[in-house]
Amino acid sequence: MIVDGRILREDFVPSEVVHRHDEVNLLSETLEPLVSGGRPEPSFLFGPTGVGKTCIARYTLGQLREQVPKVRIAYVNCWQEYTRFRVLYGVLEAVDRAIDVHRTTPKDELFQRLAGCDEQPIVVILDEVDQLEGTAALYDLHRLPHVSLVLIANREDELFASFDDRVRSRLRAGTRVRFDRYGTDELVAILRERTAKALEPNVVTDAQLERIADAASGDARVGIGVLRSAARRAERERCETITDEVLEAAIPDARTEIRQKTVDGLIEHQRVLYDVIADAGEIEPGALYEEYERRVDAPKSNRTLRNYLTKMVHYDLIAAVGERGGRTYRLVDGEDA
DNA sequence: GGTCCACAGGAACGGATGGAGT
DNA sequence: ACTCCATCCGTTCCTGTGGACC
Repeated sequence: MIVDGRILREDFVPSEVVHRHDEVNLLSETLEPLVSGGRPEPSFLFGPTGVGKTCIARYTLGQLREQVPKVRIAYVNCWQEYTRFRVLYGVLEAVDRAIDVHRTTPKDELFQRLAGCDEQPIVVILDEVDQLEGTAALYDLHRLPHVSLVLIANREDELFASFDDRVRSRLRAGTRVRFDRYGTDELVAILRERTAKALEPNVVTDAQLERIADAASGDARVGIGVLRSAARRAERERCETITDEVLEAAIPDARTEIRQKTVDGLIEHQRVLYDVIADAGEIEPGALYEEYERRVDAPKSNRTLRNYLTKMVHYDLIAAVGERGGRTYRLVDGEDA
């Protein structure tokens, strides 16, 4: 059934893009100065999840590298690497200068080291850049003349709101590439492309691809996830083709899989908070703290709980409804707005 | 208006951690 | 083996703010 599983992985970058030609062109135009040894303006890729921002960034830079092989590319996902240290480390790693850097290496030394490797231009892709804590890393990177930035985030206004003035004014000039949700047809085309390479022929019908695209509501990550999970299921059940039953069973899989992965990563106390919120549906802070203390032997201080909660909001597991005063917490519903 | 309460989130502190240098 | 150093995590303390009630 599955011929090449890599193609159904989340981080797979296709050799041809099915849609998004305009976006690719705009991004490569912005990066064009690198061809003649210049420095491009920073570029921004904005759009909701699963619309191909990361994929297009990697694809376009892959193309660029074929033209200008000396360009180094550093991809850093700020979701995981959200401190100044980790971002700088990630970039150093990508240019092979991370040897004997360790936890206790001063951050300024990382910066100096990066400043030192200026014989080749470096393009730094910062994915989920809105998850970065503080703007020190951005400021550092932008200061280096041999570093160009490609920044990926969901919403422009939120991203810029999180910048301090210094960084905001410096990055204002960059090029914006905006991504809209895929239409069902576009998503079907993407899925068909992946299916052709990843699976044996004729194991999935066009109608089924449409069903997947529909269930994924414009999110290619979910769509590909459903396809992957359906193929695995079919294989496990030794089906010749993906049956409709298998497919329907795979749809909830893909949505919960992503969440389950994050929930598993929570430490015990965060997990308790999560469960309390899940049980209550929607809960006020006071009641939440109280119930948490009831369920746990050695409760953490409630300042710590607030740290946990912000972190979980950050992970998109829970949502805080309302700013301040009358705020409640609830789980994030599967469908996003 | 004023006062009080509940809560969010910043700042500063201190202990634990773990690699480096001795 | 031991000290130094920077970071991480949880804590305490504190400030700011919205809502309820007078």
